[in-house]
Amino acid sequence: MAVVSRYTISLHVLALLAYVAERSSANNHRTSEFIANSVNTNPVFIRRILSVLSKAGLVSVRYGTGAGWRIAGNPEEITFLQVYEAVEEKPLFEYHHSTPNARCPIGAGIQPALKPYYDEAEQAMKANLAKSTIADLLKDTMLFSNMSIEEADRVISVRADS
Amino acid sequence: MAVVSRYTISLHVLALLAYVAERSSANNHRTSEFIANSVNTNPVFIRRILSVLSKAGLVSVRYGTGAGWRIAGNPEEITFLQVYEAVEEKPLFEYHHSTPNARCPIGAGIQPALKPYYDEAEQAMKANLAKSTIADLLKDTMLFSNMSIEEADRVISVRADS
DNA sequence: TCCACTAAAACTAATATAGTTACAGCCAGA
DNA sequence: TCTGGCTGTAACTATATTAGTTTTAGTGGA
Repeated sequence: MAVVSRYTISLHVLALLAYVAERSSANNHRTSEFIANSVNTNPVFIRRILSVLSKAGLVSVRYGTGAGWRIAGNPEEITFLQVYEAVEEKPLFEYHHSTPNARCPIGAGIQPALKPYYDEAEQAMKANLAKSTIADLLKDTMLFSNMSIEEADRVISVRADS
Repeated sequence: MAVVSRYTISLHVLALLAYVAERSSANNHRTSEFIANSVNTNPVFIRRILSVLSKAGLVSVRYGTGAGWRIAGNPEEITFLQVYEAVEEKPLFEYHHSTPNARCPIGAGIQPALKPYYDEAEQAMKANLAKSTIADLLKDTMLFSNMSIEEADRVISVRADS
């Protein structure tokens, strides 16, 4: 299959929080509900992702009045790879679900033989992910988004957007 | 998630059929049951994969007495990438399951902004897959498999192995 | 102390992968 | 031409994973 949508959502969340941090003058924190509204999903799913990103030091949380999340660190230094490694724990290529037949010459050697090929291909992908940052993504996103800065600022400054 | 085990199984099947073609003197064809026994799964699952590989021209089928499958073409010319493209139809990176909020500056532009990054990373992985062939895999597999050529030949020459 | 928010568990729903059963269809060879 | 061994495919089940929902407890700034 594919790298699951959780990774896309993570990049979305970080781009959003990067924009908020860049443009919002007062409180940079946004609630999981606000973020969920942009992503078009539910706040619990967003919190589950934020919790993982938080462990990787990519976002930080604040409690109490005006609580919520903000990006931790510089968007220009957060790479796609950091995000990938934060949310994807398993290797890219799956092996057999049930171990192959050890009495067959192929079954006996196929898994260790595959490993270097799989590792190298995954590494090639990751090396590419390391080349881009959240700041790059945010810049491109704003180019595609047909929205004036004024309108955009209005949207992201409303902490409990509808 | 990950690239699903179907891809691993496909490489396994092709390495096995390449070995059979290389070493078996008489009938090169092997049944889905024989292959399933090496992979340690069921023949129907194997036939489903073989059917896809067949459409890509990587294996061919024979009916009637002594029926079964064999590798089509030269193992030195079948790359990991050809196998990948035969069995994986969807792009590597998934987008949002439900379209993001178009009224948010990030939601409005994130998907087209992500596309070039995703395409490039997938391309980097595929370029790596194009570098190796079934013949390479077979060679490595035999190195890892602690089995004499005589014993291996004995196993792969039994068309309905237990 | 209040209250808006997070944390986490427990559940449901939807989807994808893989395993199983069953049966019709095909064809090389006798 | 008939037979037997195998493929092709559909229908069903089992299992796992992702995502959505509900609920309850916990946090800490003002």
